[in-house]
Amino acid sequence: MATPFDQQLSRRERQIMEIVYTLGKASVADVLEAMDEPPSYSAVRTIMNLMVEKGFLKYKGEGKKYVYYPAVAREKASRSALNNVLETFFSGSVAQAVVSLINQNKDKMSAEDLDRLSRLIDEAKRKEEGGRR
Amino acid sequence: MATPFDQQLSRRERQIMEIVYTLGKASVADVLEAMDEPPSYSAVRTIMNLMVEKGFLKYKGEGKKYVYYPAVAREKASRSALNNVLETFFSGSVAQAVVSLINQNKDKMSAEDLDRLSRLIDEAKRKEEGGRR
DNA sequence: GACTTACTGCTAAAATATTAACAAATGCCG
DNA sequence: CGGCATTTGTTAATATTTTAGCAGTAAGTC
Repeated sequence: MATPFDQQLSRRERQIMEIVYTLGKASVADVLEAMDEPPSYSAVRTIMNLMVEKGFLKYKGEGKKYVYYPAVAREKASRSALNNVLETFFSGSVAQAVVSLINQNKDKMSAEDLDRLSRLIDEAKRKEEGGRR
Repeated sequence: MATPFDQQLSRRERQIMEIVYTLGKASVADVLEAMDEPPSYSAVRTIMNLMVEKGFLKYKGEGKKYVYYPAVAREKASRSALNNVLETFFSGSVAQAVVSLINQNKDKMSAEDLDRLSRLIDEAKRKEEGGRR
């Protein structure tokens, strides 16, 4: 992954963070269920509460249980995650990363997706040319 | 970040791993220098040696010192890192991630980059249509 | 209302990760 | 060669993370 927190989160914390982001919101039970090799309910709970204290999660009482949310919006976190991967592996070259992404996943992309990308790129090109002089 | 290891690496290990990937290869001193809030030389060394044992790094003697390399090729690691971000934040939607990347970084991309992407997309489109029947 | 279930709060132990320190070796420079 | 600077080998202490367990409470069910 790679959130702003990345360097601050422990292993389990990261794992849980990813789950919460993926699910959008999650109770302890949800997280537990989503885990591959889950520890006890207690263990998960402790960590999630710690993360609340540290400011990575928020929670809301909902009925008798707590539902946890990421404290930082998904979009913000995703940006920072992408940028981090970019810097680590692609020396900051967006184009290279995009190429890699597309190459790996050509088959998964729909016609609409591709059109959308085309438009986006055309747009960027126009701006580029405009900016030249 | 997000390598195949991601879930296995501790905080410092991750930090060091990123540095090694970014630099391509690195001595203990290099890593130490690249770190934000570095601990002692000893500390870094211990961790790096552990990572060798665990199979995340390799090293070669070079003069009197060791130079460390990632055990897994950058490209492979990058793929897995990207995919992980994808799954966590974009529900596996490549297109969405690509859009986000491009949007954020329009200005950083050169005309060549954009052309390269266009071609790639056109190619994907042809395949898509071809596959239809 | 008594019983069961699914929670929370809190505490404490166990496992891992992180750090530092000291001794020995290696290479370099005058 | 002799001394300096740098690096490794090894060991041990410290800090953090991760886990489990027990007691108490709210909600639902019969």
